[in-house]
Amino acid sequence: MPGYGEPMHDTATLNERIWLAVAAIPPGRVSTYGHVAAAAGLPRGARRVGRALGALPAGSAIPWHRVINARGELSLSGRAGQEQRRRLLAEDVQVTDDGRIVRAAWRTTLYTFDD
DNA sequence: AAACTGACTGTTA
DNA sequence: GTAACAGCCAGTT
Repeated sequence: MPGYGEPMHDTATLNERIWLAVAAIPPGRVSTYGHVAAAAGLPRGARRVGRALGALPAGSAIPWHRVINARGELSLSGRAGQEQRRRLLAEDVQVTDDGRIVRAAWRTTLYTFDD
């Protein structure tokens, strides 16, 4: 427990809030780093979302693959990016070879937390 | 302590 | 469509 005078929002706690927001993204939909950040109460925390996801323990049930950047592309590259693409395809989210959500599908798969 | 580094984003040209 | 750049924010050198 944080001692007297400790900030009640340490990094670990913020990471958990971010993870919870990510967990709220329904299967077959995707959201962006920015939207997740806002949902977690961090209006300008997009970069922090990326770091929080990178800090996920291996084998976590958090659907990290549903978080992509504001341009509708996967921000992960290399093997990690391929794995993300694989997982998205597995839930019928259309992703091109170069890691972009198919434009027509992007419209319907984006999850903004408003709905 | 300063510099560097990204799983970021919006603006401008 | 691209590219550059400025903000952004915290972990790592």
